[in-house]
Amino acid sequence: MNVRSFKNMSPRTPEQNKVLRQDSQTRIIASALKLFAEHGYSATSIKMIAQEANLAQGLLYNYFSGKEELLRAIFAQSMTDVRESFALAEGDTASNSTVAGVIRAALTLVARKRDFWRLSYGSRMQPALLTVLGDDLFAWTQEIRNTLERYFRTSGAAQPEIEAAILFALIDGVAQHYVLDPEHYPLAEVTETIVARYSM
Amino acid sequence: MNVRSFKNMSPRTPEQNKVLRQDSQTRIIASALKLFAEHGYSATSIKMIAQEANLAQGLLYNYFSGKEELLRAIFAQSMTDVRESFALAEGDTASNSTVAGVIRAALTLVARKRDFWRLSYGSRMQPALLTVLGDDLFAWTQEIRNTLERYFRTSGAAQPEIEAAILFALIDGVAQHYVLDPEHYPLAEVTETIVARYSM
Amino acid sequence: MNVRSFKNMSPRTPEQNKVLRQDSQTRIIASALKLFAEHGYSATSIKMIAQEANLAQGLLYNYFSGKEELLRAIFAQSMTDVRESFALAEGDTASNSTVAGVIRAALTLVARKRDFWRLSYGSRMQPALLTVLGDDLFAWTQEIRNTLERYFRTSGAAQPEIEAAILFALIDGVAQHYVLDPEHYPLAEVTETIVARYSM
Amino acid sequence: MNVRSFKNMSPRTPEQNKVLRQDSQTRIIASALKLFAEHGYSATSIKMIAQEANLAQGLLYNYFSGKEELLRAIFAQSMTDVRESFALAEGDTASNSTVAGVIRAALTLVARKRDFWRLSYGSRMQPALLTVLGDDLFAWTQEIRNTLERYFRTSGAAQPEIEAAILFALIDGVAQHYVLDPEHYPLAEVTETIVARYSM
DNA sequence: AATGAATGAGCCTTCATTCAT
DNA sequence: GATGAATGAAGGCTCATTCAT
Repeated sequence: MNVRSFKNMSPRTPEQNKVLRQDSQTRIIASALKLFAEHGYSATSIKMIAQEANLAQGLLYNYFSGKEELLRAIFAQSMTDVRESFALAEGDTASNSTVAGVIRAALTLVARKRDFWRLSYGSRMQPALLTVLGDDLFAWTQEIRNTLERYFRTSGAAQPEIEAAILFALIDGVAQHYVLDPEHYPLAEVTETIVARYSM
Repeated sequence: MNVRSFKNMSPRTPEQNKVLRQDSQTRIIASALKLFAEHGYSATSIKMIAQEANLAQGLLYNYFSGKEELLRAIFAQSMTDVRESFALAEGDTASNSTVAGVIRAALTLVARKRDFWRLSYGSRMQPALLTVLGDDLFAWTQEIRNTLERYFRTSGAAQPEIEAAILFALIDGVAQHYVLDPEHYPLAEVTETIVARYSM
Repeated sequence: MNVRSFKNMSPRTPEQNKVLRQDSQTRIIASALKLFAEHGYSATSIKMIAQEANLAQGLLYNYFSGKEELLRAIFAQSMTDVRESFALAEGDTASNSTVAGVIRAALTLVARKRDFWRLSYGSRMQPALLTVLGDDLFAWTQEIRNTLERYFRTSGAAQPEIEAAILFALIDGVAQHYVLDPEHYPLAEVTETIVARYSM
Repeated sequence: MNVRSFKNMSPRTPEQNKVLRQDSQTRIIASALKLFAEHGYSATSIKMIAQEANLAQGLLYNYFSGKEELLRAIFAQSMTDVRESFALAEGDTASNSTVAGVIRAALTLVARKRDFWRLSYGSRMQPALLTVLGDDLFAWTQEIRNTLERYFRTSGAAQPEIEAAILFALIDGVAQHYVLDPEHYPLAEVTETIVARYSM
């Protein structure tokens, strides 16, 4: 018996309502992420999202104040997901807590969350969207850069800041190229070659 | 209207017209590029472009069949510019025809044509725009990749394809990070560090 | 918003929606037919139709994919109406199934659906509209011509095709002259005189 | 040596200027009539007319105050032509000054001036155009009706007004059907059959 | 919680007309 | 007399959002 079967049973208990809300909200976010990644934010209409999520257009506004907040919600959730996955990967083994580990973790994540990265890379150059997203995205980027810098600093690199910038650019570049054409990109080889180079 | 105007009521000469047309077209393209880069393609209205270019909305359609063709024109022109600049840079000195030369040329160009790169990077993940642009953008990317691969092949690298992918990703990543925040990005140091690494 | 509205916040029933839709669609078609007949298709703007129908411009597109489809819908509906009325008139009495009956039926119908005939006669010479309407209008005309021809053939006329062409032209001509100035045209006398002539 | 060869010889004599004007004006009217008939008045743009007439858009406004006056000019000229042709046909032989003669003359004229009749029939139901054309078209129609009525009155018909209405409708109907599909319409047979009927 | 009809601002585009030369 | 670049007012249409139920 799935969640939707509550639908026509009323009055509902508060718990059922909570489950319903949860379900609808999840479906909306998932549908929106998929369509945003597929067609781009501005080319995706609320109508399309509602259809994909199998609910009425108006209902969307019960959960999100508008299209923009929906975008924010997607980023908030996805960024949390990514952070968690990262933390997990880092904690995996002690040996992973190295530059090589970071590279592997990052590129593995990209492959696992293509849609989000597509959306993210597609939003990054659009001031209108950056405004909507506020400083979150920028702060996140900074956070990553800082983490990398710390790695290089502790490992005694000569120019930790520059090294961090370079590695960040490299990971970001690979991620984007992969996301642009996942079927043909030699992600594994590229990852291992980079890892090897940074393990010397 | 003064007396002289009765004297020569002949139509503008073809040269005069050409100048007028050239001027309008240039202003339109320049304004559009600026605004597309600043706000993104879809967030930029024809009205905004016309205002920025200081001419009537309708005039735009004397020069371009629509917003999409305007985008295509911008890409066509900018891509030509970039190719020319590249060729020039390569021909500069014999010693430049190396991987190091390519890196320097590419990153110098990015700094000189920020707006275009911003637009380009902003368009790359948007299927709607890719459709508009056709295969040009993809073909161009492929061309760059091939050039890099050739360099590595002639220099006897073990995995020329993978090496090319990595260097391309690195350049692309640096370019994007620079374009995202040109004021603060340490482009010179990053470029030189990369060049040094690839000159060994 | 009164207290009762809290009591039953369930969505409209499908029946309620159907009524709403029916009403809007009917109002749109009626308004469009009226204005198309009054000002012509191309001189009638969507805005005018929406105002006449007392609803928002955008709503029109919930029912018709555009102005052209609206025109098609009007023709489809009106042609169906006319066909039905004709069938009814023909079935009226056995004696009606004669040329005289057809003439009377046709001219009566014109008087009852002036607006549609005005629109129809106004569209007939406009290639742009003919394209929109497709072959429907042409097919319909042919159908009428054939019906008339059959009458003459069964009644043993010497040149059934020519006779049909003549009678068709006559009816069409009278219909148009009537529609052009309904207040002053002596439709009844003209009809009866024609009928008398064809009853000999 | 044709008219256009004056073009680059300046200064021009007043006579040459007059010829030039005449030529341009004629070309404009001819082109406009052709295009109006082919695509309809509103679907024909000034640009199209100028191109067809092989002159600059702006020049058109040296001859006609606008699109509407151009339409008026076409009607004025064509109506004059038709009236003259009619007068000529009537004067042809004494025996032609009968109902039969009128029928033949009218239908012959239609075949000779298809474009104009197409435009005329296409304008008749469009109030916007009728307004532009003023009362001319209506007056003309009335004139024809009166002429026919006079014929029937002098020939001692019982209901001259009704008879005139019927014959007018018939001619008009045939003319329209012919104009709608000139290639296939059996104009000759139809004309002769009608003439025969009215010669009894 | 849910529905979907309705709204209206804003977009891209067309085109009659004007204007400087 | 002639040119064609430039103008700007509409027009058709889309779509995020609201509202009654």
